[in-house]
Amino acid sequence: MRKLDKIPSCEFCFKDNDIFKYLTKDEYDVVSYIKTCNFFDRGDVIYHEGNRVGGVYCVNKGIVKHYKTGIDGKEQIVRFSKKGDIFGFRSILSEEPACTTTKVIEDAGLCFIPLDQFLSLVNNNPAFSMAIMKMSCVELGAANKYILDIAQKNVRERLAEILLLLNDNFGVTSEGYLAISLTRDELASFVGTATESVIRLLSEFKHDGLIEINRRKIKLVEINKLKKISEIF
Amino acid sequence: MRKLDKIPSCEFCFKDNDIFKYLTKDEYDVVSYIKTCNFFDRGDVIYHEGNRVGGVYCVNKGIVKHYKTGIDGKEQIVRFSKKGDIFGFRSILSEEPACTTTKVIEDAGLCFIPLDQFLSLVNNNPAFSMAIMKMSCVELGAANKYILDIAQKNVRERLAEILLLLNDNFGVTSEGYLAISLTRDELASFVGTATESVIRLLSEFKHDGLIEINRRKIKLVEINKLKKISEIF
DNA sequence: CGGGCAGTTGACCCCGCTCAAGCGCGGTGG
DNA sequence: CCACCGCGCTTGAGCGGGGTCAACTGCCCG
Repeated sequence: MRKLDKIPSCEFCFKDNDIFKYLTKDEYDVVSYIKTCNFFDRGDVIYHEGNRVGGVYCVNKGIVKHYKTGIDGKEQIVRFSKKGDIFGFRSILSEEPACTTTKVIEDAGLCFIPLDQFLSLVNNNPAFSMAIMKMSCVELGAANKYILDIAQKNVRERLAEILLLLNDNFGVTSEGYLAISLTRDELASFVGTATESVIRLLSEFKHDGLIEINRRKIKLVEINKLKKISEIF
Repeated sequence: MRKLDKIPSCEFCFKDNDIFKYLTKDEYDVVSYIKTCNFFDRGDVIYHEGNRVGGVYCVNKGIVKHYKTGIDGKEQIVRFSKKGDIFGFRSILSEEPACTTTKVIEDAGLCFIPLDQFLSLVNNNPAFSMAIMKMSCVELGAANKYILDIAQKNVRERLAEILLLLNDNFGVTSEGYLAISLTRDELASFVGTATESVIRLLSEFKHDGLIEINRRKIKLVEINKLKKISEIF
């Protein structure tokens, strides 16, 4: 973690973000004053599963992964957060310790709003509170869907689905590659399978012309065919 | 569904329920006046996955299951609701169609609060709104945990875990049997496996003296051993 | 040049799914 | 009252998806 010389403006968050646009001018000013900002490098851990979370984080830049740790320390990624996303609120609002570890996978700038400040916003601004509620309910719907997927789809179907999900969430670079770059291990942790299985299936997809691979960069070529593979139901 | 001759009092909900105790006297009166109540038999569907939900339900009596439908119509149960629980709010607050089908598994009395009325409570009563938020965030934590379980634990471990979870959530009858009675199929849908696998493992647990089985009734005998089986991590 | 790590490939084998057959109990109708 | 039927449950056999282990490659970096 590195302190920033210059605190980035939160204008982005307040304008385009689904959450902060509901703040009043006064609230905006207070948050802008109170918030702290830091840079983190790939591999930095923001907080560990089981720890209390001291406030809410807003991603200014970069990408973080949220994962749980299981058998033999094997990771299961449940979600990513990118520019404009906020995280940490689940733990605060449920009054539970963090249910995931949050680690940086692409050098990130994170703004931090302390717990008390966040709770005061939630309590005093119904529109803001409603937006947070909506977020957590949308996330809950996604989690339920993923439970079905892991329980009933095979690895091949899930991998196709996750490639499409990454495509939707992160888009592509100017060269057409997925704008999120994951190791085979991370991809496996997200799909919920072994690294070797991901590698074999990526090779198969590549062989079948569904994707192109250039080291860690992946380009989806036949999106419709991938959809067919993933949309068994 | 059968209309009730007599609308049950919501006193229970307002006193003991984690949610409704935050309502003011005025709000209580309005909700009491507006709410409708009906009885449903085992097998009745309250709403289907993909449909809009018109309001929030509060369980007065009985048990319902929430499940998603996957390949070949195979169910995946994600959650149950029992006396005092409310459901339907996820769809309303996320402004999405229902992500699960809700079906009665033990004859149930359900109160219904229309969407507008519910939203007005959420908007005007911060404590109530906070309680709802807490609920959805707790549920989200549970869903994340279950993703890890399904991805990394084997069926034996998951079955042990789910028996313990049913024990915690529903308690036992005076005879010591789990107070929720599920078919083998339903148990399999919740564990996320085939019916035959559940049956084989239940036999094994019984043989090892961990549980007793009497038709559909299950008694947990060696809770600590079951915990050991389920708590691989 | 050598060590280390991500990625890849092959071999093996086991968990758990599927298919099929049989069992037992409760309900229905003759 | 018994015979039959159907559904939920149980058990066995077979097999294949995918996890694990091990060996090898290629690239980066000191």
